[in-house]
Amino acid sequence: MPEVETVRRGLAPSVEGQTITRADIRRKDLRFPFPERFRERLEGRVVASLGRRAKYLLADLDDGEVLVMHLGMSGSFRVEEAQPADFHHRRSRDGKHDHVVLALSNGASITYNDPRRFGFMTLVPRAEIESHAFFAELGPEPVGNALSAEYLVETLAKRGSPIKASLLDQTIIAGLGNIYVCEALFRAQINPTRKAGQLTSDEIATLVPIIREVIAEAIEAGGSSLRDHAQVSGELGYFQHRFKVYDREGEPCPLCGTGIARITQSGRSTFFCPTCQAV
DNA sequence: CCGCGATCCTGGGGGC
DNA sequence: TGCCCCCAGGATCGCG
Repeated sequence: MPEVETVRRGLAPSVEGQTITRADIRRKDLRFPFPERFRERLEGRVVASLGRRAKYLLADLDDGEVLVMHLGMSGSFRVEEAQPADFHHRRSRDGKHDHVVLALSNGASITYNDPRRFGFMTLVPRAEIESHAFFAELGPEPVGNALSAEYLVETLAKRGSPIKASLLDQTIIAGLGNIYVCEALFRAQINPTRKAGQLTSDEIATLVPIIREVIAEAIEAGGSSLRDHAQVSGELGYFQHRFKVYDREGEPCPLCGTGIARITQSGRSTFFCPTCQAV
């Protein structure tokens, strides 16, 4: 989610208030087929605002539709600002996995690139957003007041799955990804294999502000650039330099020196300190 | 109803 | 150099 918020902040100044003058849709699908008449429904529309819910980007269009976008694992946007006509030949060449290019009335263009094509774009009427399958079951956002300790205590109480899996569940908290769950559990010194329902209220009360803090720090750092993610300018995020455990298998724990462990939970890698996060 | 493994897809890195 | 296997910021589906 910090990566998505970074993309939103990078795109917003270039797209908000602009008309989409041309939509170049270069294939028929990403993860899902593009909607019917996708190009026609985008061209001529004004982007009123660019928002975010969980890991979805939401471009509010002036005809009552919302362009819903998800970056999946490898999606990225880049912005090319307006160039003088005679500088045309210097514009960056099309990348191999550039799937959608939107030209805007201010002369900028935004390009969606996604090698793995786990991302998607679709159009949903504004009035149906809340009830749409993408959004209806989402839990609270991890920053701000939406996520409370009382809520999380109550929600986790019924859970028999490991706390790691529970925090990745978007219906419990909307927007936490693998990196940030690992980092938050480390900071809270909670073992990722413990059953969610067996955490104490005190542990959960400790965890909630830590989740907010990790996410806020990561947004401020422009997200984490491991392989694909970059800001829309092409600059990398730098939160990866602040990882204490994620992607650090075998390296010493910054608190106690024990080697960081990697295990697999629900098919995803979990990194943790076996000493600081002992069961 | 739950929890988990398989799955979609391409590319990068390490071992041999 | 090349091949093969493993791994990846996500989320859904179908199974037991």
